[in-house]
Amino acid sequence: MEIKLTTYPSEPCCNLDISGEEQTQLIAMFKALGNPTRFEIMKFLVTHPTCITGDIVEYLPIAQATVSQHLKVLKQAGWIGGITEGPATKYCLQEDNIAWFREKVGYIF
Amino acid sequence: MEIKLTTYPSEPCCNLDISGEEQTQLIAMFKALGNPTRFEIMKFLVTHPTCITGDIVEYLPIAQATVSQHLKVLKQAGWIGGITEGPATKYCLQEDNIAWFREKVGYIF
DNA sequence: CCCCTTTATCGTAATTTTACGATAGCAGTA
DNA sequence: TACTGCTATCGTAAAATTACGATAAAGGGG
Repeated sequence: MEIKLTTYPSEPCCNLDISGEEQTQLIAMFKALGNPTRFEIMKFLVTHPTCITGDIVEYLPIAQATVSQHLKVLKQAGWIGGITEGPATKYCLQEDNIAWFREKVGYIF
Repeated sequence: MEIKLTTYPSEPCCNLDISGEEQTQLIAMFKALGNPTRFEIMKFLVTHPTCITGDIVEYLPIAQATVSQHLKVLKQAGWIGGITEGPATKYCLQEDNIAWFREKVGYIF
Protein backbone atom coordinates (compact mmCIF):
# COMPACT_ATOMS: atom_id res chain seq x y z
CA MET A 1 0.00 0.00 0.00
CA GLU A 2 1.33 3.37 -0.97
CA ILE A 3 1.34 6.18 1.48
CA LYS A 4 0.95 9.56 -0.09
CA LEU A 5 1.97 12.76 1.62
CA THR A 6 -0.56 15.49 1.17
CA THR A 7 1.45 18.18 2.94
CA TYR A 8 4.92 19.67 2.61
CA PRO A 9 7.52 18.87 1.60
CA SER A 10 6.04 18.30 -1.82
CA GLU A 11 8.13 17.13 -4.72
CA PRO A 12 9.71 20.11 -6.48
CA CYS A 13 9.45 20.07 -10.26
CA CYS A 14 13.21 20.57 -10.62
CA ASN A 15 16.24 20.51 -8.38
CA LEU A 16 18.58 23.09 -9.97
CA ASP A 17 21.32 21.13 -8.26
CA ILE A 18 24.34 22.96 -9.60
CA SER A 19 26.87 25.44 -8.26
CA GLY A 20 30.28 27.01 -8.64
CA GLU A 21 32.07 26.81 -11.96
CA GLU A 22 29.43 24.61 -13.52
CA GLN A 23 26.68 27.03 -12.63
CA THR A 24 28.69 29.94 -14.03
CA GLN A 25 29.28 28.04 -17.25
CA LEU A 26 25.64 27.08 -17.59
CA ILE A 27 24.47 30.63 -16.97
CA ALA A 28 26.87 31.88 -19.64
CA MET A 29 25.42 29.38 -22.11
CA PHE A 30 21.87 30.42 -21.20
CA LYS A 31 22.77 34.05 -21.63
CA ALA A 32 24.39 33.50 -25.01
CA LEU A 33 21.32 31.68 -26.33
CA GLY A 34 19.00 34.27 -24.85
CA ASN A 35 19.36 36.43 -27.92
CA PRO A 36 17.35 35.96 -31.12
CA THR A 37 20.23 36.65 -33.49
CA ARG A 38 22.56 34.23 -31.78
CA PHE A 39 19.84 31.60 -31.63
CA GLU A 40 19.40 31.96 -35.38
CA ILE A 41 23.13 31.56 -35.89
CA MET A 42 22.99 28.32 -33.95
CA LYS A 43 20.09 27.08 -36.03
CA PHE A 44 21.94 28.00 -39.20
CA LEU A 45 24.99 26.06 -38.06
CA VAL A 46 22.88 22.96 -37.56
CA THR A 47 21.89 22.94 -41.22
CA HIS A 48 25.15 24.42 -42.50
CA PRO A 49 27.95 22.70 -40.62
CA THR A 50 31.44 24.11 -41.05
CA CYS A 51 30.22 27.15 -42.93
CA ILE A 52 32.27 30.32 -42.88
CA THR A 53 31.51 33.71 -41.38
CA GLY A 54 30.56 35.11 -44.77
CA ASP A 55 27.78 32.56 -45.15
CA ILE A 56 26.22 33.72 -41.90
CA VAL A 57 26.67 37.37 -42.83
CA GLU A 58 24.92 36.66 -46.11
CA TYR A 59 22.10 34.88 -44.31
CA LEU A 60 21.45 37.44 -41.58
CA PRO A 61 20.26 41.01 -42.17
CA ILE A 62 22.97 42.56 -40.00
CA ALA A 63 26.46 43.91 -40.54
CA GLN A 64 29.54 41.74 -40.74
CA ALA A 65 31.07 43.30 -37.64
CA THR A 66 27.95 42.48 -35.63
CA VAL A 67 27.91 38.89 -36.80
CA SER A 68 31.56 38.53 -35.86
CA GLN A 69 30.75 39.87 -32.43
CA HIS A 70 27.90 37.40 -31.92
CA LEU A 71 30.11 34.56 -33.07
CA LYS A 72 32.63 35.60 -30.45
CA VAL A 73 29.99 35.46 -27.72
CA LEU A 74 28.81 32.01 -28.83
CA LYS A 75 32.40 30.82 -28.99
CA GLN A 76 33.27 32.12 -25.54
CA ALA A 77 30.15 30.50 -24.12
CA GLY A 78 31.29 27.22 -25.65
CA TRP A 79 28.47 26.74 -28.11
CA ILE A 80 30.61 26.89 -31.24
CA GLY A 81 34.18 26.55 -32.35
CA GLY A 82 36.05 28.27 -35.13
CA ILE A 83 38.78 26.83 -37.33
CA THR A 84 40.94 29.10 -39.45
CA GLU A 85 40.89 27.82 -43.00
CA GLY A 86 43.07 29.99 -45.18
CA PRO A 87 41.73 33.52 -45.05
CA ALA A 88 38.33 32.36 -43.80
CA THR A 89 37.07 30.89 -40.53
CA LYS A 90 34.94 27.78 -40.49
CA TYR A 91 32.50 27.60 -37.61
CA CYS A 92 30.84 24.54 -36.24
CA LEU A 93 28.85 23.46 -33.22
CA GLN A 94 30.94 22.46 -30.22
CA GLU A 95 29.45 19.02 -29.85
CA ASP A 96 31.08 18.08 -26.57
CA ASN A 97 29.95 21.26 -24.85
CA ILE A 98 26.48 20.90 -26.25
CA ALA A 99 26.37 17.37 -24.90
CA TRP A 100 27.47 18.71 -21.52
CA PHE A 101 24.71 21.32 -21.64
CA ARG A 102 22.13 18.70 -22.54
CA GLU A 103 23.17 16.50 -19.66
CA LYS A 104 23.30 19.29 -17.11
CA VAL A 105 19.92 20.69 -18.11
CA GLY A 106 18.48 17.19 -18.13
CA TYR A 107 19.74 16.69 -14.61
CA ILE A 108 18.76 19.96 -12.96
CA PHE A 109 15.30 20.25 -14.59
CA MET B 1 25.59 -5.18 -42.93
CA GLU B 2 25.65 -1.57 -41.97
CA ILE B 3 26.75 1.05 -44.40
CA LYS B 4 28.42 3.98 -42.78
CA LEU B 5 28.75 7.33 -44.47
CA THR B 6 32.15 8.85 -44.00
CA THR B 7 31.31 12.12 -45.74
CA TYR B 8 28.65 14.79 -45.31
CA PRO B 9 25.95 15.02 -44.28
CA SER B 10 27.04 13.84 -40.87
CA GLU B 11 24.66 13.60 -37.96
CA PRO B 12 24.29 16.98 -36.23
CA CYS B 13 24.54 16.89 -32.46
CA CYS B 14 21.26 18.77 -32.09
CA ASN B 15 18.41 19.85 -34.32
CA LEU B 16 17.23 23.13 -32.79
CA ASP B 17 13.94 22.35 -34.46
CA ILE B 18 11.86 25.22 -33.17
CA SER B 19 10.47 28.46 -34.56
CA GLY B 20 7.91 31.22 -34.21
CA GLU B 21 6.21 31.77 -30.90
CA GLU B 22 7.78 28.77 -29.29
CA GLN B 23 11.25 29.93 -30.21
CA THR B 24 10.52 33.40 -28.87
CA GLN B 25 9.26 31.93 -25.62
CA LEU B 26 12.26 29.65 -25.25
CA ILE B 27 14.71 32.49 -25.92
CA ALA B 28 12.97 34.62 -23.29
CA MET B 29 13.36 31.80 -20.77
CA PHE B 30 17.03 31.37 -21.68
CA LYS B 31 17.60 35.08 -21.32
CA ALA B 32 15.90 35.25 -17.93
CA LEU B 33 18.04 32.43 -16.56
CA GLY B 34 21.17 33.90 -18.09
CA ASN B 35 21.68 36.09 -15.05
CA PRO B 36 23.37 34.93 -11.85
CA THR B 37 20.99 36.71 -9.49
CA ARG B 38 17.89 35.34 -11.18
CA PHE B 39 19.40 31.88 -11.26
CA GLU B 40 19.96 32.11 -7.53
CA ILE B 41 16.37 33.17 -7.01
CA MET B 42 15.24 30.09 -8.91
CA LYS B 43 17.46 27.86 -6.79
CA PHE B 44 16.09 29.48 -3.66
CA LEU B 45 12.54 28.84 -4.77
CA VAL B 46 13.30 25.16 -5.22
CA THR B 47 14.23 24.83 -1.56
CA HIS B 48 11.78 27.47 -0.31
CA PRO B 49 8.53 26.92 -2.18
CA THR B 50 5.85 29.57 -1.77
CA CYS B 51 8.15 31.94 0.04
CA ILE B 52 7.46 35.66 -0.06
CA THR B 53 9.46 38.48 -1.61
CA GLY B 54 10.88 39.47 1.76
CA ASP B 55 12.47 36.05 2.21
CA ILE B 56 14.35 36.47 -1.04
CA VAL B 57 15.34 40.03 -0.20
CA GLU B 58 16.68 38.78 3.10
CA TYR B 59 18.61 36.01 1.37
CA LEU B 60 20.19 38.07 -1.41
CA PRO B 61 22.66 40.92 -0.86
CA ILE B 62 20.75 43.34 -3.08
CA ALA B 63 18.06 45.94 -2.59
CA GLN B 64 14.37 45.13 -2.38
CA ALA B 65 13.57 47.08 -5.51
CA THR B 66 16.12 45.10 -7.48
CA VAL B 67 14.76 41.79 -6.25
CA SER B 68 11.27 42.83 -7.20
CA GLN B 69 12.52 43.71 -10.67
CA HIS B 70 14.20 40.33 -11.11
CA LEU B 71 11.06 38.58 -9.91
CA LYS B 72 9.14 40.45 -12.56
CA VAL B 73 11.51 39.25 -15.26
CA LEU B 74 11.28 35.65 -14.09
CA LYS B 75 7.51 35.92 -13.95
CA GLN B 76 7.19 37.40 -17.42
CA ALA B 77 9.45 34.68 -18.79
CA GLY B 78 7.13 32.11 -17.23
CA TRP B 79 9.56 30.63 -14.75
CA ILE B 80 7.66 31.66 -11.64
CA GLY B 81 4.22 32.72 -10.52
CA GLY B 82 3.15 35.07 -7.79
CA ILE B 83 0.11 34.83 -5.57
CA THR B 84 -1.00 37.81 -3.52
CA GLU B 85 -1.44 36.73 0.06
CA GLY B 86 -2.58 39.61 2.18
CA PRO B 87 0.00 42.38 1.92
CA ALA B 88 2.66 39.95 0.77
CA THR B 89 3.25 37.99 -2.43
CA LYS B 90 4.02 34.31 -2.40
CA TYR B 91 6.19 33.14 -5.28
CA CYS B 92 6.56 29.65 -6.58
CA LEU B 93 7.96 27.83 -9.57
CA GLN B 94 5.65 27.68 -12.56
CA GLU B 95 5.69 23.92 -12.87
CA ASP B 96 3.83 23.62 -16.15
CA ASN B 97 6.08 26.08 -17.92
CA ILE B 98 9.15 24.43 -16.49
CA ALA B 99 7.90 21.11 -17.78
CA TRP B 100 7.39 22.71 -21.19
CA PHE B 101 10.93 24.07 -21.09
CA ARG B 102 12.31 20.67 -20.15
CA GLU B 103 10.50 18.99 -22.99
CA LYS B 104 11.45 21.56 -25.60
CA VAL B 105 15.09 21.58 -24.63
CA GLY B 106 15.08 17.80 -24.53
CA TYR B 107 13.72 17.75 -28.05
CA ILE B 108 15.89 20.37 -29.74
CA PHE B 109 19.18 19.35 -28.09
C1' DC C 1 -9.56 56.07 10.35
C1' DC C 2 -4.57 55.77 11.18
C1' DC C 3 -0.58 53.06 11.24
C1' DC C 4 2.38 49.27 10.06
C1' DT C 5 3.99 45.79 6.99
C1' DT C 6 4.90 44.31 2.48
C1' DT C 7 5.78 44.89 -2.23
C1' DA C 8 5.51 47.12 -6.80
C1' DT C 9 6.65 51.04 -9.38
C1' DC C 10 9.02 55.43 -10.50
C1' DG C 11 12.99 58.11 -11.49
C1' DT C 12 17.67 57.86 -12.27
C1' DA C 13 22.62 56.59 -12.70
C1' DA C 14 26.05 53.24 -14.10
C1' DT C 15 27.07 49.46 -16.72
C1' DT C 16 26.44 46.27 -20.40
C1' DT C 17 24.76 44.97 -24.76
C1' DT C 18 23.92 45.62 -29.53
C1' DA C 19 24.87 47.58 -33.81
C1' DC C 20 27.45 49.98 -37.29
C1' DG C 21 31.33 51.91 -40.26
C1' DA C 22 36.10 52.01 -40.59
C1' DT C 23 40.30 49.83 -40.19
C1' DA C 24 43.78 46.35 -39.55
C1' DG C 25 45.51 41.71 -40.14
C1' DC C 26 46.10 37.47 -42.49
C1' DA C 27 46.16 34.08 -46.33
C1' DG C 28 46.37 33.21 -50.96
C1' DT C 29 47.27 34.78 -55.83
C1' DA C 30 48.93 37.39 -59.81
C1' DT D 1 55.60 42.75 -53.96
C1' DA D 2 51.06 44.29 -54.81
C1' DC D 3 46.39 42.97 -54.78
C1' DT D 4 42.14 40.66 -53.49
C1' DG D 5 39.09 38.32 -50.30
C1' DC D 6 37.73 37.27 -45.69
C1' DT D 7 37.35 38.23 -40.90
C1' DA D 8 38.51 40.25 -36.36
C1' DT D 9 38.98 44.34 -33.87
C1' DC D 10 38.51 49.30 -32.83
C1' DG D 11 35.88 53.30 -31.90
C1' DT D 12 31.50 54.89 -31.11
C1' DA D 13 26.46 55.64 -30.66
C1' DA D 14 22.02 53.91 -29.26
C1' DA D 15 19.48 50.89 -26.56
C1' DA D 16 18.82 47.72 -22.85
C1' DT D 17 20.01 45.99 -18.40
C1' DT D 18 21.07 46.34 -13.59
C1' DA D 19 20.99 48.61 -9.39
C1' DC D 20 19.47 51.88 -5.98
C1' DG D 21 16.61 55.19 -3.06
C1' DA D 22 12.25 57.16 -2.79
C1' DT D 23 7.54 56.74 -3.25
C1' DA D 24 3.04 54.75 -3.88
C1' DA D 25 -0.38 51.14 -3.29
C1' DA D 26 -2.76 47.61 -0.83
C1' DG D 27 -3.97 44.57 3.06
C1' DG D 28 -4.46 43.88 8.01
C1' DG D 29 -4.43 45.45 13.03
C1' DG D 30 -5.25 48.76 16.47
